[in-house]
Amino acid sequence: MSNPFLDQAKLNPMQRKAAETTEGPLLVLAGAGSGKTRVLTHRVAHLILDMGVNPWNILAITFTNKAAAEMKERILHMCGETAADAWVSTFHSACVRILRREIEALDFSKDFTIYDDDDQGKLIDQILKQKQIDAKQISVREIKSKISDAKNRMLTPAEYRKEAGADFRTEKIAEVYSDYEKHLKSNNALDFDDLILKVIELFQKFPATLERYSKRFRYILVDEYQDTNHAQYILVELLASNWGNLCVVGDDDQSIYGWRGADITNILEFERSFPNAQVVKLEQNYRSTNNILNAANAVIDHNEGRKRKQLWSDKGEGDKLQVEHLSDEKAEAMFVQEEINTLCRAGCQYSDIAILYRLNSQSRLFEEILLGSGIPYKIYGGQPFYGRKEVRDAIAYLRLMVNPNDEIALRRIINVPKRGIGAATIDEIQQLANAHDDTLFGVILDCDQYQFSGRSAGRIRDFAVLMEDLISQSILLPMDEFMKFLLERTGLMDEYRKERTDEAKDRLENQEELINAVARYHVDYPEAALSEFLINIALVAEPEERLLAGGDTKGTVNLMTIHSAKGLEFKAVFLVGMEEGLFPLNRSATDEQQLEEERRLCYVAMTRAMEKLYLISTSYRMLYGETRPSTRSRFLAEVPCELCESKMEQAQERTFMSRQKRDWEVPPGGNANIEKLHIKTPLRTKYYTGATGVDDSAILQRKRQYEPAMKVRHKHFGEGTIISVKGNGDDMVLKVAFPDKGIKDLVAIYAPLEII
DNA sequence: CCTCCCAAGGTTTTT
DNA sequence: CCTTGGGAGG
Repeated sequence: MSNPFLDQAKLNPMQRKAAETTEGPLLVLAGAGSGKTRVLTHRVAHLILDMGVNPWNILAITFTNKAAAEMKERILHMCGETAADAWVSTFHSACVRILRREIEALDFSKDFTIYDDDDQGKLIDQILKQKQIDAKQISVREIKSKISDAKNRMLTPAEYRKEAGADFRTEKIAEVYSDYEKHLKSNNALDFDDLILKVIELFQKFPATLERYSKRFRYILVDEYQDTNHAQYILVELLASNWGNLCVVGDDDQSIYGWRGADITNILEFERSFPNAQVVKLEQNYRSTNNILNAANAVIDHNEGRKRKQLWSDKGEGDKLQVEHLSDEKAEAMFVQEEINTLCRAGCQYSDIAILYRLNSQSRLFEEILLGSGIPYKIYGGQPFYGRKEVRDAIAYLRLMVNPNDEIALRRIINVPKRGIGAATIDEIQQLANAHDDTLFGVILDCDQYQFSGRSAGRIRDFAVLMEDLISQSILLPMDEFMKFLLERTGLMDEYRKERTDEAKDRLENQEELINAVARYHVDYPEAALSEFLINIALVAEPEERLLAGGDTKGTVNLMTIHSAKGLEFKAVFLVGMEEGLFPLNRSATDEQQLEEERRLCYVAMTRAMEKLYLISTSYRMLYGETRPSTRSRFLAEVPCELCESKMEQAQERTFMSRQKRDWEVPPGGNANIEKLHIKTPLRTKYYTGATGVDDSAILQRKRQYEPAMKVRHKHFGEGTIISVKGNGDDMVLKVAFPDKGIKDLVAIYAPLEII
């Protein structure tokens, strides 16, 4: 048993104050790496062990499942099993927990479905078609974000419309919003925003319910408070309305989700919203050396609206930041690769290293180069497991079993796998449903009562039989067996079995993994119904096993966007693509607010580093398949020269370009902007030509080796034989024959080819 | 109804 | 560069 008093001795005075100020509103401004999680867990332990608070009266809210799981585990470890009664969960799962108990008061059924981003898009698409609005005029994407905006600001469709005034587009969006809400209701579905909103609505309409919950939660903690949106703020305010013991922890400088509705004013104006609030600043950083901290501080200092903090550390100055400027993104990747080798020769583990970038698309080249050099790596992000098509299709069937009103699920699978029920047939069903005031699913199940045109009658009938079969088995079988039965009976698996490509194999494996996930869930929660499994996966996006496997990064370099790096730390960080237009990103650099968010992003990235921080930019960058000259990021200019290594060094050395020909003209004497910057801050510019031999990437060597009759493997087309090689250098074009895909012309430098 | 081809467009993503 | 969606043709 660990002794909490001993543990508490390890807290610094400010941390201790944050942990022990239990009464009244408290704002803890926790700088990057200041031991925030320690404070949160010790605070809970202090409540339970020192003050004798019943864990049942404690609510701790985080944003991610991972954070919630970690906190829960630490609390259990410190306080023992009794602490299991405390609610430690994400905003969304706390709300679902409440809604599963209370939502019938709002006229939804308990078996409601949660619509994720994809479902929302499908629903909006459907509405646009019904309303004959051209999706080109107003994109689904835009509408989705506008609706979410409106919801976060707690505007009903009617209120949103009023706000729209005479603006035609906004008016249209308001109309779609209104329909969208109607559809959610009739589908018995809630989107993510609704999970929060419906709880607020419940509390506002039924004061007795609010009283039950607000009396229960005597002590409330909210983590990552800078990421809360307006609705979440209101929810917290309601929950804390009885006792007022609300502790929020966050860092306004790390607010990077504004574009998702996070409202930074929540944290900036906490003291105004909760007048007698106390404030504790945690400014001692336990992560980074002072050179890194001072550089990060200097950058973030350029932002206007913020709570001043000055992070410091007792780790000494440490190494200077390494600022590198290279010719292009390929040189950048190769530089990073070499530097990783150097670091590792000096005793660094691969897992101590991270490559951070602004856009996911930047990962591709690093992947290629690292693959060629044999450095193990892991790329974070990408499609989450439950977001994969083959998994979602299977889940849609499950959803339909639980909630027959889920029209999005029905439309998704009615013709998957292909069974000859196309748009025209669905229209016909829709007409009948409208005429008889029934749902689509209702009409299908009662298909014998209706007249269908031509061939569709038989097909609908077959589908109805399939559905009835599934429904009865869903009741009879345990859920894991049902999952297996479903995948077989529907033909979802056969679809991929008969297609013998690598991709189909992957998809089959994912379907098998889904069966495993259901089985594991069934073992863990033998009493749980299918509906609970569905809620669970809607809120987690990744099965537990996969989360763990993903979390085990021993021995791999970590590649991820800066956004996904928040909350993590690495001994060495490569912050790449430090160029205007990329970071800060073009579309974000337009207004001051967005620029400040980009700068916070830069701050987050820099403060991930413990010992070594590389800031890397290039002269030319290919983005979206187009190579363009680039200029160094303004953020680089905000880093004081004396903290950087290369800035102090000699003037640039001019070398030849790494590529001979391009589709744009280099102005005589080079790019004016680059020259200007070079004069201001002399830089060492490195060029990689691939001609220097052994150390260079295998990719470049391979490029030269293509010859006719050679066997190659293509990422998508599989194995093939080179028929001819034309041109050289960047212009080299290969004609390759693939046994089942035919003859392809491939540009050698781009094609994902491997010589075999 | 399905499949193939071409044009357009393309942040960041805890839930 | 890649993915995606809409339109034409089978």
